[in-house]
Amino acid sequence: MSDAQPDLSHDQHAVRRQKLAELRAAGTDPFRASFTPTHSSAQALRAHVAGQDYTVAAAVGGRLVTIRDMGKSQFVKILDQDGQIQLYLKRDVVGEAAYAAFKRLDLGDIIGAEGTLFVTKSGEITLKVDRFVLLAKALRPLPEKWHGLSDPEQVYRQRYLDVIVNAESRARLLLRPRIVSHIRRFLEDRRFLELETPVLEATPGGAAARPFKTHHNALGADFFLRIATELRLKRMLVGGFDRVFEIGRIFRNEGVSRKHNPEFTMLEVYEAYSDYRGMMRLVRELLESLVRDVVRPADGSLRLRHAPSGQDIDFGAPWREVRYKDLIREATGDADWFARSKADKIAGAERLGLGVNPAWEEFEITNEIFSKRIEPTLIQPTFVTHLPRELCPLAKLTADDPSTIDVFELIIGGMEVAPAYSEQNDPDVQREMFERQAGEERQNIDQDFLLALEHGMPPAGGMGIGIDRLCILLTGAESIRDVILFPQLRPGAT
RNA sequence: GGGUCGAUAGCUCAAUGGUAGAGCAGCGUCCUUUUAAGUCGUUGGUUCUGGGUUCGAAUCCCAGUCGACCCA
Repeated sequence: MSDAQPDLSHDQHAVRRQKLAELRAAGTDPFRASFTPTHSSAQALRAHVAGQDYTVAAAVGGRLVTIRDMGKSQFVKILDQDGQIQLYLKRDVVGEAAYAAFKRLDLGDIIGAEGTLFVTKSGEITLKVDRFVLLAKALRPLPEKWHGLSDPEQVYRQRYLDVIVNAESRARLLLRPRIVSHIRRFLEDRRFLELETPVLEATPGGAAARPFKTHHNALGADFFLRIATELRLKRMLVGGFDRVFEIGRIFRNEGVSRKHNPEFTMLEVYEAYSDYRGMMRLVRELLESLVRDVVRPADGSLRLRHAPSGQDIDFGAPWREVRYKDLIREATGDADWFARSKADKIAGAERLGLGVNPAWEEFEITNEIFSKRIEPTLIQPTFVTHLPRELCPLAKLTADDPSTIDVFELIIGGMEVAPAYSEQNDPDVQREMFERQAGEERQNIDQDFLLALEHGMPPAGGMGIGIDRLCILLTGAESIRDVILFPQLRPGAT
């Protein structure tokens, strides 16, 4: 009768499955238990009354992330959405059988516990446990407790582990919903309506980008995933919805990089009877309030550390406003840049160390200088205004210089954060701009949008903010992947 | 799409052509106020995959998979 059992003590998955089997054999199924917390961890910590230990009762639930077994008593910590709280178990309190059962728990198990709050010798508010219940058995071990999880692939594919063991990831990814929530409240407080417009579109428009294509079977038609929400929202300006916004998922079938994910989130805001200058005030108030009320720098200022440049970005100081053409003249050292020939511009770009494709249009050569040599240097909040008209067909032409448009591009930390326009509402000019941009591909013009404009769209200011990039800025993240829960990766084995 | 770098125990990392190791986690013991708890002992490997070179490959070469960074 001495069948040698294989030693599975090294196989944590097998050990945990064995523990689960034992529990079930004894008549308890952790996955069928129920438990209702009375407090989150943070609420429980706040509920403790100084000097009155063991008087306030609380029930908390969460994942076991620390176990300190001291023989006949244990200190453990559980993690819930709000954070961690320490639990203290004594054999004398919970009883012999329950204490033995507690010792069978593993890091990662999800439990509920009720008891009373007290302060330990070292000053930590702790729940002295009277009763506990296992609510979910973790069959897989957690990553290492001190170094956390650092393999980037596993961080992205198994984000749930990242946020359990990496406090920085957790804080960063918890900040994003608070940022989005603040934006909604900010806009709703100013009478903006949040609209929802289609993701599937017959004609993708509102931006220059390659779309994803899909097919609707019942309609027998190809559709594209939207590349912007602009043209839909403007239709609603025509409809008399004066202040509208959408926080929407946008899809662009382009490269993946530290600043690009194929799907990302864009805020677009439109305000009738306003213009790009109104959008300046709006975006500045929005960003200042986000820094002040959501990020809350520890020193009470409106300064955020910008690691790549080593500077502090000061949202409280005056924001620079400068014309695009002036920045180009400054960067090239050529006051007559815009009067130069294309050959001169190519030579000028090359003097700045930029390789340019001779097939490019002149404005593209100039814009290469802007995006490679100017934009990265604009760390403090900067409104770059009056961009060349070719860069955006949806904005109003500047009254005294029809080669530019009434727009700004807000640059912060060397990154485009928010473009905004005085929206083009002249249907004839809009049609001409579309046709010039579309060239041979006129079938891509959104005729239905032009029809809407002919019904009359009020003058309006509009603005777009890339939420992901905004989160990069506000959280000090290095990559868009750090502010997206599940960034796009190649399908692969987890 | 191109270039560079990487993949070793559940996790974080060593081992630079010659017996694959450590810390944490796990398993077993001691400990009733711990803070990366401490203590004694101990298990654990398809070295990403497939070829090749070699007496011998985690290590060198080729191809592939996945990832990171840079460039387009």
